[in-house]
Amino acid sequence: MSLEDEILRQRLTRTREIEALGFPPYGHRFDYSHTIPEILAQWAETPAEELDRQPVRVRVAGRIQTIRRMGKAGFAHLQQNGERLQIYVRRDTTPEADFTLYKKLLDIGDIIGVEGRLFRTRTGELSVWVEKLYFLAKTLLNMPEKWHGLEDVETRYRQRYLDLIANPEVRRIFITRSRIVASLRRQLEQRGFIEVETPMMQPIYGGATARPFVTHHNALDIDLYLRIAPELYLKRLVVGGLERVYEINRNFRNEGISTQHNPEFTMLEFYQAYADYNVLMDFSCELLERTAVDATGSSRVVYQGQELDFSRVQRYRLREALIEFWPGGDKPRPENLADPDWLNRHSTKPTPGEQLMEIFEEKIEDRLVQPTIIYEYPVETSPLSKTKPGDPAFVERFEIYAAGMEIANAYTELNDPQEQRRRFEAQLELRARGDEEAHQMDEDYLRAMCYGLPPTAGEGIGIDRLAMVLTNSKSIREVILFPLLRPEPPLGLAERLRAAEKETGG
RNA sequence: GAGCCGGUAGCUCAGCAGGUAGAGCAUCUGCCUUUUAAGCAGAGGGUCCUGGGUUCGAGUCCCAGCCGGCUCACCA
Repeated sequence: MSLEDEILRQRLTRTREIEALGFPPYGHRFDYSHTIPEILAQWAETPAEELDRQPVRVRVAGRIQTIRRMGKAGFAHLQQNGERLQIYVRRDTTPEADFTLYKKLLDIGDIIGVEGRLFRTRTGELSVWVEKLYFLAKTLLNMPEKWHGLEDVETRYRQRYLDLIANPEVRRIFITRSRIVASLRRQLEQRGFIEVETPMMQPIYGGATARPFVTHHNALDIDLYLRIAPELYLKRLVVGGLERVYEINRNFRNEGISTQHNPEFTMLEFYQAYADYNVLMDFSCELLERTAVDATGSSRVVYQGQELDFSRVQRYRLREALIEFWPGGDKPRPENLADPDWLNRHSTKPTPGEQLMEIFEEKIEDRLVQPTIIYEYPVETSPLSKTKPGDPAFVERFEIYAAGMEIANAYTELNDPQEQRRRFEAQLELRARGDEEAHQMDEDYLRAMCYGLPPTAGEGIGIDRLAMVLTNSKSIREVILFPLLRPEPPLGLAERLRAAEKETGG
């Protein structure tokens, strides 16, 4: 018999023995007096004599992390909310059944409750002297090892619950991520933005350049696309008079998976009527600094050994950044950036704007380690942005970079329906030439715009990437609880459970 | 999609000169009333990712495949 099946049988047998002792093997409600972190915080400094003189009674619950049994007494560590508290069980100060439960039937990973008083051991560790035990849930499978935790990356992602139990830093990452989202929501709400939800299944996908996932609705017999961006719906709402809206939700892009890309990822998009991209640049700086402080306690965070300072976000025009951050000696001069010969030497793209962007992405992007705003983008690559007055080759758009990654994209929204129609038509030509990612014509969006979209600025912030930067994570999969993986082959677990139940007389 | 690296006990890993498969933790039995990587004595546990091939003999060498990681390409 394999070890796993042997353990399964042992533990099922124990489950019955626990029941025979008078404990429900899967308990019900347990009202604890404190969480383990609360106990550790509240009595961290209390000396042993004071705990003895004025006993503190507590009821706590947790998962057994370690267990050390001696003949007539023993210790265990309970884990709750990422922290652990030691318990002490003695034969002469615990009911007989409770001691038997502790001595014979508990396994690492079981969830129990205890009642008792706080004391300090000889070595000074704050512990609970147990007077009563409660059994709350049995673990039927072996837990990961206690020193190294769980390191196999695939198992960590597939069985994230084990990762969270075994690796406290993983728990911290997701708590930080939650704080980031909470901070962004709070700040937007404070400024009068309202949160909305727009379709994730869309008949026409738009708002970004990407390949979509396709699905089918049976009753209507239509194909729908999982959204690649919420942008066009959010701007319809601005037309409708919801002048400050935001949405935090998933986008889906049917493209490669990498340390910076997951097929579904979380985006904050917000739109502010009567503003332009300059307003959003200032707002973004405040937003990011505040978020960094709320999530990590500081506006300066360390990412892969480098300190990033969110209190001083630098700003460069795209064309300035090309010169400023150019790697190596052949630094371009301002006039080069408008010179077709120079552009052709450095890029194979067909238009000057696309060439500029390609060169930027290739040479500059990964050098933007400090939080940096890059602004004024070529019109060709920005079909939904408003052009710069007096310079129609460029649009009022900016992106924010940090740790060499794009984490935000924003612009003054194009609100002239005729101009928008022409941009869509240009995209259709690209599509006709085989560019699967070119935007589709969205006539309903055009119709909304024909009713009048106020001057508006909008921005999207990639929550996963921001979380990477603020949690010092090298891979996007470290900040997504369940990143997309190829499905596992069948486990056969149901079969094994059934066999074990039969054999142990269930 | 391409290149590099990896897949051995539940977990973390060793084994490479091709010769019957190992350690620590975990598990089981016994002892132990302040331990904490508890300790001591004993025991069990393996489709060495899969399938072919070379060989008297393959965890080890060769080929193909599967799964994963990293880098690159596309993208946010």
